[in-house]
Amino acid sequence: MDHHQHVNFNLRREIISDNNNQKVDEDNNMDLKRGSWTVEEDFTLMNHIALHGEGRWNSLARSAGLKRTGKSCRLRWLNYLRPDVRRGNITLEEQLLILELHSRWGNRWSKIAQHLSGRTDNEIKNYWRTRVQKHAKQLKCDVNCKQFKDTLRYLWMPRLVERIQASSNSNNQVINQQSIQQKNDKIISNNNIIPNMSFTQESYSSITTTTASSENSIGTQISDMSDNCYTNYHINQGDYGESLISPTGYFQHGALDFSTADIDDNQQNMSQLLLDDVSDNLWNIEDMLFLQQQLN
DNA sequence: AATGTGCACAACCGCCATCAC
DNA sequence: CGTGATGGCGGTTGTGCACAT
Repeated sequence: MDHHQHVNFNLRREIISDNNNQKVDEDNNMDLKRGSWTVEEDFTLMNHIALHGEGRWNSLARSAGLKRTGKSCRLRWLNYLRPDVRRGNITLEEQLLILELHSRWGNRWSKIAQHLSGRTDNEIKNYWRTRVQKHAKQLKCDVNCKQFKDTLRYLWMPRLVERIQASSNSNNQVINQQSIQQKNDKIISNNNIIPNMSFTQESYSSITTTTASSENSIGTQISDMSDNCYTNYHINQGDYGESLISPTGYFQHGALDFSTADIDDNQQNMSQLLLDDVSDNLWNIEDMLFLQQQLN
């Protein structure tokens, strides 16, 4: 089940599990609710924000009649309901950007998220914890240790660059077959949510299912995402300073020069890491053999 | 089929900074 | 200046699913 199906399933689940989720806030308010948001709560919050705007979340929660804390409303809006929030698979370009920015700023999730259009700090944080830290764990080292940072920089990131370039090449062929009008239509359809609109059951359903249908097509995902992310990357590049290496720059700045890489931990763990990573399609046999040669 | 385990994600918590009063 | 409200942020937890056994 992909993520979008998962989201829609969660929405159905929330309807079913409604009325079973009432918990008591032990501090002061006996009516405060916690846990998963129901579809009805989402409607209420979205409509209230559409009519009155966001901000002053505690009073917003009260005036909207939501039995939630202001913080909970704010989080639900920013991480889930906001029209421009983009969910779904983290693209290759986004992965590369996350790795690069994290190496630069550390766990400054919010700051990193500012450079990934539509992505929330929570999503990036989750990505880091579930995907990246997993590999550090497999290596039995801290995510901040030099060995792991080298692995990211000298193996993972170049591999991402290669895959981005490969998909970009194949993508160009697809794009050349599309008319400009088709591309414009797609852009419009992806951005046609009007801030001051009132939400109905249909529009809500549309928001939560549009990305699912579009991203189920690999071709569509590549043509949409890679374009946008490259654009964002290059636009923002100036903000990062000169030391930030652009995707194609990994090859130009000698980042693949393994003779300078201090990869000194035991070969067993590294090989296992690479084997495990096959599931992520980031590594292949050639990489593993190449790395083993460097380690010998 | 039942159970256990890991993963991905949403949501919450606690701390801190800022701002209005 | 003190204080409470508010919002932002990073860390952590809870939950349901997929998959393995």
